[in-house]
Amino acid sequence: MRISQLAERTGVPVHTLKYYLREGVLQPGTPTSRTSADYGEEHVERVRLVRALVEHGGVPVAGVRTIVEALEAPPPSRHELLGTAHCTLAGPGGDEGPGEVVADLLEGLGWRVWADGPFAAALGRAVEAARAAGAPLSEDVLRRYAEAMRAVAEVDLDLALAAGSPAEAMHRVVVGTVMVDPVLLALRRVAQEAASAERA
Amino acid sequence: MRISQLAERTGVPVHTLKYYLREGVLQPGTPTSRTSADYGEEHVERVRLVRALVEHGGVPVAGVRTIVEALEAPPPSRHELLGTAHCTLAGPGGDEGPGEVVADLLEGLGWRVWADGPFAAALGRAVEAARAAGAPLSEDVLRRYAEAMRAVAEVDLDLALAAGSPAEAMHRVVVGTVMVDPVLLALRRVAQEAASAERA
DNA sequence: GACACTGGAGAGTGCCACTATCCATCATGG
DNA sequence: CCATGATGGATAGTGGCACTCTCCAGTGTC
Repeated sequence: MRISQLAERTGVPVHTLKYYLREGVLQPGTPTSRTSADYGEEHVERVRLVRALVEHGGVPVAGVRTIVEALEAPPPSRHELLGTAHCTLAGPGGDEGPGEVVADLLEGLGWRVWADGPFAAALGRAVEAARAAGAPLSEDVLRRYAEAMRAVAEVDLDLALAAGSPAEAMHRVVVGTVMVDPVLLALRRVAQEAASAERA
Repeated sequence: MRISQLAERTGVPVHTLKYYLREGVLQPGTPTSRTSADYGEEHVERVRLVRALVEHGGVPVAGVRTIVEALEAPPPSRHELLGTAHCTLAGPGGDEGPGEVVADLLEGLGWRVWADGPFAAALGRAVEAARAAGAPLSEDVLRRYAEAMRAVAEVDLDLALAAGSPAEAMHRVVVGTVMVDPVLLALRRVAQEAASAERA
């Protein structure tokens, strides 16, 4: 299929597809001549993935590139898969520690996590920002939130481990992480309505 | 306190404070002459709130204005409070229905929610986008996610109802919704690491 | 051989959160 | 009493980002 047909199939303008090719988030087609290339179903899927990540996931195009590069690289062992995916998604964030609050929380929960990793640090920053804005995030509240998100993570792991191949598992972790986030946040609001109605 | 002192206290440049005044997200100080005004502690707190919402919450400045307007308006009754806060936070989103998947899900869970509200619609859109990107979101998976977020919502409700005044409850709902979202997402990633380590 | 289409590259657009400039008006010190 | 400097107010400029447009020479197609 030619680029104009790819544009028609995906609903994305040709100009934007060229832009994606330039930015390296869409793999080039197999050239059929010096001025034309052939695109297949994998390109259609890639375009859908890019649009989903950029539009609904809020990922910048440069971030999409590192993600698709990780998806194309030979998949790591099942144990390293999650770490690799997380490092890809977190990007080269700051390397400061998680902060005392988060360290205490993780120890209290007994979670065996990478305490100096990018997400523990991100958690510390998010907690600090929320508290600076006036949110009453006591240690007990954080623990209850953490236990609820642990249940979410169990579902995530079930989905990833049910994948047929390591490559598919990687894809599921990345897409599931980025694209399911908005689903969870929307569920939170709807659940608030339900809980409020039930208590009334 | 003068605007330069407010800038010093909050670490925000004077130019930016003027910009916030123009955009209506920072309330004007009490004028002491035609070329000076007096700012108090409530302005310091407001600036912190605005910075938190814009920087860490990803809320556009125009959205911050509707939020602070809702916070300044006379607080609604306790039963309407959540709905008012949600409508403020959701903005004038599309008014299409939630979609069949979400309607089935909510009915299966037995949640009494505003099925035509903005968040049910947002949930439908998020689920569609995630599926378009290739996430395997079966109805069963959605139900498990929903139950976990229900636990989160119970914590949210506890926090809001523990507020001393309706105005404080409103503040807690808004800040808790916007600023706790990143905390939850960070917790999800950390919980994934913990769950993965435990299963290894 | 006319014409549309292709890949490639540079420059322009629109949005947004600032950020800088300019100016008349006070506020204060010498 | 006037020079200096901060203030509020308005206008315009900046930088980042995701496109989007324009141009080009080289095909494929009729």
